[in-house]
Amino acid sequence: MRLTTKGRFAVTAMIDLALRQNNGPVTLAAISQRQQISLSYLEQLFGKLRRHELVESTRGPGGGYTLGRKASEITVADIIVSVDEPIDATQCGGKENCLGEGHRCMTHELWAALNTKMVDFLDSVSLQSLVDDQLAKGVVVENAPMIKRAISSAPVVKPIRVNAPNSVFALGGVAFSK
Amino acid sequence: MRLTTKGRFAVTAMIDLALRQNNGPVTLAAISQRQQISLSYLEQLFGKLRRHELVESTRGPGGGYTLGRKASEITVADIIVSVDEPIDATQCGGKENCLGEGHRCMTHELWAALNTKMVDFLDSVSLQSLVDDQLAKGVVVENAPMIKRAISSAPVVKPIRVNAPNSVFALGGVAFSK
DNA sequence: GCTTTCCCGACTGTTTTCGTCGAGTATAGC
DNA sequence: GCTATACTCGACGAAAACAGTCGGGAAAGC
Ligand code: FES
Ligand code: FES
Repeated sequence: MRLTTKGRFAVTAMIDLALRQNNGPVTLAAISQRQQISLSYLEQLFGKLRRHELVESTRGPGGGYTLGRKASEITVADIIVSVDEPIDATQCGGKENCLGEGHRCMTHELWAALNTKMVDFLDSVSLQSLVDDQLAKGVVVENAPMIKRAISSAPVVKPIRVNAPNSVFALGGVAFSK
Repeated sequence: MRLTTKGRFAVTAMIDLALRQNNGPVTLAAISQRQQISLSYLEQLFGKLRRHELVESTRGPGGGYTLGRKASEITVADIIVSVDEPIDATQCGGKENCLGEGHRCMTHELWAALNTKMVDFLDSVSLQSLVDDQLAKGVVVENAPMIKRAISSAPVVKPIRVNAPNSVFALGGVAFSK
């Protein structure tokens, strides 16, 4: 199985999204700032998530992303499979053909079994349960005022696409290098 | 967690070794030929396995490798950890410090749990059980004649270190390219 | 028409992985 | 001793995977 930062970031971003989507669509720029993930990278990730129908998008001002279905019906496995394509631990990729003809190699069953275990587990964890965990831990969700347009006075920091403060390693706070 | 061909090869090689070690030490050259794994690569792998005391080595003619302890007391997790060092699915590597100070990130627990599942499973499979599987499937172990020295006549194919027939992808039979 | 926001594909730099090579050491048998 | 067998070690290099960027575009709202 493949488990990379792509999958980790995707899960983190989805939690962020699930926590806040009641106030309407959430923009990637906002997620980028909160979670310190590069905006460009998020775009890539959410492109895949959308194609797998885990999220829905709304364009234009006030737009952003929303969950494609209820958080309780999205599992971690769904998310990871969406962004990290193959979730398979075997060498042959499930085709049982490491050897010439229909003969699986000595260890095929072992990897297949491992695979099943992992998928089963990740499939047993729903996005909702992760969200609940966060709420239980007292994460504060700024209940955005839903103001369509503030009387533009304060020079709001515009989220620019280039170079998020530098997404080194952090997933939610102070960034620090490897 | 890291799961690469290194780990797969190591497990395959260990099965081969376990199947045949009753006839005395097994050479890497022999394993290399049977399993189509490059000899040089096997040397690297077995170096690590030896440092982790999973195998023991005997030098000189007639030498080779033997299991370091009973097959029933070696688990797949042991093997993989030996060659693929960190068996950890979290970003922080267990130190719980994706964020600044002692704060674990939103997903730490998730990855840690996954990790535990995987290790538990791999730890529950012993080398002995894999060997039994193979025997049950009718794998033929050439019960080598234990002849110390044949009356050298037939030009025995000497296993040379250079270029195993080309270890493309196969783990035990006809090789074929990716 | 202007801004916001998503959308897409191609691209590049780094890291990891896979596998090789060369030189060396211990042991056994003659 | 000499030689052949085998393991031992470290450095090296090509190739693939990964992480992240960039530029241009298209819908939506005002
Ligand atoms: S891993 Fe599936 S046949 Fe070898
Ligand atoms: S993964 Fe451990 S703190 Fe983030």
